[in-house]
Amino acid sequence: MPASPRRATLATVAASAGVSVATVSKVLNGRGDVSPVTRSRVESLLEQHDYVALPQRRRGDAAVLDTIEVELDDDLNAYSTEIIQGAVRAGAEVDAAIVVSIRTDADRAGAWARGLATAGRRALVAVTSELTAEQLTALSRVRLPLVVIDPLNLPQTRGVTSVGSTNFAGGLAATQHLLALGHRRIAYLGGPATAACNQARLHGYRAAMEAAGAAVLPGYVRAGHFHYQDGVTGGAVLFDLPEAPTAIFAGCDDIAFGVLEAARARGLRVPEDLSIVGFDDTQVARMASPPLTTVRQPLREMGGVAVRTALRLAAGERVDSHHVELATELVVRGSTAPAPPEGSPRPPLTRHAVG
Amino acid sequence: MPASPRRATLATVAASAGVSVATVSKVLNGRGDVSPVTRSRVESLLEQHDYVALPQRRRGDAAVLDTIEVELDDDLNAYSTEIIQGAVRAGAEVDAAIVVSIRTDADRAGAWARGLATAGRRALVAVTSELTAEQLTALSRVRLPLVVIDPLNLPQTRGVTSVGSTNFAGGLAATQHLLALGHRRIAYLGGPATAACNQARLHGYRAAMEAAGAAVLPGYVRAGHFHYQDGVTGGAVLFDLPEAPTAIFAGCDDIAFGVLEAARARGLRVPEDLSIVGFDDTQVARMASPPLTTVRQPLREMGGVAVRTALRLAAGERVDSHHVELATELVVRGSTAPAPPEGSPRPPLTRHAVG
DNA sequence: CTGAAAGCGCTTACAG
DNA sequence: CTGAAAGCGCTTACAG
Repeated sequence: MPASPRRATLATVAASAGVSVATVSKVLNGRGDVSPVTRSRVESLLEQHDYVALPQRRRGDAAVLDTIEVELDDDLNAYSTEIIQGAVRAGAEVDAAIVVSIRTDADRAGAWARGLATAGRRALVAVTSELTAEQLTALSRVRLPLVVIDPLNLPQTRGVTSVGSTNFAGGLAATQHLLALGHRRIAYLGGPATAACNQARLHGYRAAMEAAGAAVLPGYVRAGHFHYQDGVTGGAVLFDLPEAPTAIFAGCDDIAFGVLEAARARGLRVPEDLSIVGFDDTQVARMASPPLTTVRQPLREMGGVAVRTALRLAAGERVDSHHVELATELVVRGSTAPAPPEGSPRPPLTRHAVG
Repeated sequence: MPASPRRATLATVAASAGVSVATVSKVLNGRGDVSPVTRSRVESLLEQHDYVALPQRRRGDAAVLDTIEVELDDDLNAYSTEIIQGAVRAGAEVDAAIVVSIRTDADRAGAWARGLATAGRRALVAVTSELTAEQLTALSRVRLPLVVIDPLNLPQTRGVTSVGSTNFAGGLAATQHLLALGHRRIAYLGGPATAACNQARLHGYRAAMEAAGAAVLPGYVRAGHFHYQDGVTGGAVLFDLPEAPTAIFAGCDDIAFGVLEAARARGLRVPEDLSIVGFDDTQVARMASPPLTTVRQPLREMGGVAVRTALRLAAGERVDSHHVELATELVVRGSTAPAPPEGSPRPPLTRHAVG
């Protein structure tokens, strides 16, 4: 390792190649008007000198290396991990870098947006976030395109491009699956009552129940925060109902995990005594015991679509649809089974009581 | 939204403020020699014009916005998610951006390193990766500092800064915990035999067994790939041993999840019939049924330390120790219990056979 | 404090 | 093909 000389510049390389700075610049930018001989000599000198360009400046409006900021509204979890994974893969395909950040509300909208632009971001992908009108304005002032993944409320979506999945169809499919297995007492343990995705799943559930003539008994629909603990607590409450459900449709996989644990604590066997369906199909769903039947959201694809759309917006292209919905799909694994026969004996209170 | 005029430059702002470009530049760079009145006028004009600086060039060697690249050797998983989380949080504290990427071996080392430098990265954090001598050379030629998290083999570590955790102590603690519960037939289901972290955990296990005079029976130590499937498969093999273990120490949480599933498939109850200890304490460990006893690796802290160290190296500071090890810690949850009494009846073959 | 001037690293018509 | 020259957006001594 040689002692640190100054970083090589175009002038350095030009001198050692015996050409002008202009010529080196042309080689660097892949222009056609350089002889092959000169080009290859300059290229090898560039390499020998470990030439590193200044952080790329734009020519016109195009950047040499695109950078997209993916902003989360909270700590990373299994859900956002899948989205990031998809974004990173999609970025790699088009040579765009993905910056991951977690939203802090400290900054004023103007400074926040200008900061993103100054840092050279080409676009912003916001996951699950609620952007204020101020923030939207600030972004548009610095010409930063925005794509929202799974927007919290759809009305906000006016003028904002967003990516989601077919939550209603997913809720419908999950519930129909349970109905087809003979369940009638099916409960829904969901996320925030105000979140658009949760409402759509809930409506899917209600639609399926209604179509099948199955009653949604009092207490069968509960809201939460899409957290594991909601499943533990909510599951326990449901088990205590006079007419306890034989199946639970959870608004996300984390909730389903909580229900699994609530069932275990109560000595209920899954799927023999209780069927559970999750939502998302994050990596852990297949690692549950039993492996979780769940509604797959194509989260990686959603991350990828968001990045590609953001890049197209940044390039000034018009995007024809302002809300893309990717298809959900029911994945049947081991946590669902036919309903226990009506009037079958209630399961023992705790497993330990059995042994 | 006004029709897109050209982006504001220093000259634009200077003209509208009635000062020279030099003065605007000084305001932008927070220099002291500007009168408060001028400064605030210029600042407000800068804002009015939505001035966005060119992608920051370096002054001397310092960049205005630091960017660290965190490179993974594979798709995101629960383990790397925790590290990224820690890196993003640590970056936010010092106003550094975190780019997440997944290594592809397509690029030649030189082009790869130069690409990182050209993109303006200040340092590279490599997770679990094995860097070739060529890549190390290429990085040093473009003066890109490197920090490796959980390096695959320690010898490589010569001249490379790395961050890990006390794997030996963790393996020891996990095994001692099981021994203290009365287990003697304890197996180890690990990761790649060549991985340094796996070796350390294995040695911790062996040390504890030896100290307690407990025999490591033939077939009790298995290697794998730190994957869920290794737990499913390896668990099944262990259960078939003439002297099946009463406890399994898994090399990571994913393997432990696999063992949990193998046990369920075999009708073994956890922790009554079989105790399981994992390693990592990723977010899902507490979501297992039963919640997983595991050795906590401070993955977020490791990500944070790596970022801070990388930044210090980039700033030209000397780092006194070239391998930092953070402490692991045993977290006892529900997947471990006292060993079943010696000679207790073997559990039924499958749970379904019971019902 | 302020700004004219020199300079930096780079790109781009344009003349040869 | 090549390069002198003009230009761009910015920073930094330095003179006032």
